[in-house]
Amino acid sequence: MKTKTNAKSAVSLPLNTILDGDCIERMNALPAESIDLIFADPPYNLQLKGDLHRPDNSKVDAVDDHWDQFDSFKVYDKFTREWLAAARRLLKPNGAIWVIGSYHNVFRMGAELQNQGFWILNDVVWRKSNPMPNFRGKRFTNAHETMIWAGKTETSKYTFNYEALKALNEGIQMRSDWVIPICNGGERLKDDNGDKAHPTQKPEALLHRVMVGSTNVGDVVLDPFFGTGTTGAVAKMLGREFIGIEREEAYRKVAEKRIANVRKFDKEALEVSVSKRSEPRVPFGQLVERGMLRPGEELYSLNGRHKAKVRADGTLIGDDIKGSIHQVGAHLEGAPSCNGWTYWSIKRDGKQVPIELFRQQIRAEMRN
Amino acid sequence: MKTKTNAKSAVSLPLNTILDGDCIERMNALPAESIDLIFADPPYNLQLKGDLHRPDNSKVDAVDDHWDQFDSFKVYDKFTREWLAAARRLLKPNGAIWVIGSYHNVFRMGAELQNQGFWILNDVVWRKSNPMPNFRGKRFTNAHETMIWAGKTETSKYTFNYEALKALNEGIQMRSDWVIPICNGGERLKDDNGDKAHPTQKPEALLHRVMVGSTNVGDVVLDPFFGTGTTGAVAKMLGREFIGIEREEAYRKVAEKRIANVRKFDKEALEVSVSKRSEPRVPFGQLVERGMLRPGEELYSLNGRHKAKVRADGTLIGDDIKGSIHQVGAHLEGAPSCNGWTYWSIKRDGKQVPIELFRQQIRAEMRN
DNA sequence: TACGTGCGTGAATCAGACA
DNA sequence: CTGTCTGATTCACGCACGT
Repeated sequence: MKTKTNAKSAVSLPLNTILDGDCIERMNALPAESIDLIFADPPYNLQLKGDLHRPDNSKVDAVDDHWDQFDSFKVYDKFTREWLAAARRLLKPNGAIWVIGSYHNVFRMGAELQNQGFWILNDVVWRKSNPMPNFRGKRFTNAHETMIWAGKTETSKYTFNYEALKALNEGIQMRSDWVIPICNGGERLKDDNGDKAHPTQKPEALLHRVMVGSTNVGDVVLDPFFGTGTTGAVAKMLGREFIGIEREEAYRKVAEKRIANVRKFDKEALEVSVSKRSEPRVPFGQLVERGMLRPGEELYSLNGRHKAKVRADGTLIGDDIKGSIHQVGAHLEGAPSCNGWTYWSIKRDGKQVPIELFRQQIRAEMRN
Repeated sequence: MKTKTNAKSAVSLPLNTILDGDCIERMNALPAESIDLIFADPPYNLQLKGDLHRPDNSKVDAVDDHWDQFDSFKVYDKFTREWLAAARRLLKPNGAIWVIGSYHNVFRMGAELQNQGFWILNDVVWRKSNPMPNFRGKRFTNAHETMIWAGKTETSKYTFNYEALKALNEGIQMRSDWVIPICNGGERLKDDNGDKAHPTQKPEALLHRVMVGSTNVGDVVLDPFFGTGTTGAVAKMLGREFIGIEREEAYRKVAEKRIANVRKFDKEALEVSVSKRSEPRVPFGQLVERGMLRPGEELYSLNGRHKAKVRADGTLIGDDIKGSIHQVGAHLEGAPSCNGWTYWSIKRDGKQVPIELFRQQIRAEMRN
């Protein structure tokens, strides 16, 4: 078993294992601020007539419908409050959580997330391409489920691999509605009788997008309602570490076997497109220091309307303004801000050369 | 003014009028159990901090109206509790309600609906075909809003025109996700300055589907946050009766004028919102997410001369180039462009399988 | 008249490093 | 912690205008 030691508590994490027992107790026994991402698909089996089974297994008294309904919400809210609080304690300050649910429980989860100080980043709709039809014709086909993505706090610097998701979507930024088929066919796990091993197995495609988008390689992902281990399987494929918690032995067994058969993708395949933001910063002054630009040379604006002179300290001087490439550009355009790197060019051999090219040259040298 | 007398209270309803003032007080002054359907688009309680600019430096005209400002969740919850209770009193025993919101407020509304004994029938996702992008690349494009449809009680015999909706959807059962454009163009109401008359005007297509689906001709529809009167306009077109409540005089004036110009049974309005038939775009990344291709697998070019490896984000990596299936294909062929779908194949059981086949498979699923 | 181009804009909880 | 400064970031439409 691979473990990670948490700096704060010096307690090791049971990485890539499935813990048994009650998820709240199990979470409370793990070190605080040790988890990068939590993915949670909690049970929402209330309001189902006939077999009313509460999350805490308490007995439901035979009483009138209204009281019963109110009581079951109360019990469900308590359960939600407790597992979310336990989850929140585990998250690193910059950690985030995904929860998934349907209209039976997702409003209660969303409200409680907000109450506890999580900061909702998006609600994401999983739009099922092959939902179960509504057989009675009394309602709309229930063709989606809702996920909520939230940072631990309002100021958490959550992970969002914008460029990778954009690449997944053929160059267009990823939207909050995802079209993904429900889990069936070969991916759907069966028990020894050939019946489905779990009633609500989530598709790996869903978890793939969640993890590519909101974790990095090596991150620790916790799933407190592990079921048959979709979270663990995808985490392993993608080079993330997982911790699962699952109460039912039958599910744990299926999940263990499933994950053992998963192969991790090649290192090269796991590299994803990265944002320009993660490139090292290059001060404009370096272009002057390195002699790429000479003090006194003139820069021309993108639209050709403005020019400014380079000074020895890497600032510019225009007709009525001195300052950085960004400040001068913003002032000349009357804009709130300006990216000087893409705004200014210089004339070389009669041609306009964007200064951005010089920056890229310096960055290429830095990588060597 | 057309009025209807309520059997129970013998008080007449102010049909097809817009009431001013506070919606809670106004609702409390109307007779109990007199309304068939309520459609409510309350303030979302957006919590916007600073200004937001587009990449071209233009400023986003944010919803910063006073009516959307609340001091805390506690204050917002009290507001929600009170207007929902007032609304519930007005509904006939078999009445129903629709509410619409975003992740800022919809979880709190949904939980309160359940707490008050409303019975949720569906949550319906309005998938915007043309949402505002996420300009900073920090989150998913917020491309949908959520509506909740609920009966007054668990046993309410709510109206659901199954066949009409099926007909609207080309003979296929209507799903819980509706693709409808945001309201702009000629439908978007302007004030005397040519600015939008209301920051959050809803499209008539949305209300059209709501009313066709969950009311009958002659039903009374109440909208306590009437705004510029989309609910009233569509109700009139479809031969339903409406009651609007709106606090802002400017909105009431626009709504009055708008509704006066509406003709009943406008044929054009009945035809909106039927889905367009064009082949949907399939991002190559979906083949990876869905496990049809495995990150690290190799693709082979049409002519067999080149190969490239698939990465987890749906981009390819070749000998000296990374990018989309199209970009890498074009680079390897020295061509200005390349259709990666027809260019690349994969080896399966010793045979070359064009990736185009996988795309066709996904499209077939999407047509369901 | 038909078509192509450019511009405006939409319910948005939209930055991060460094001093 | 606060203030300052760098510099990254957009998709689908409708409409006006020009050829």
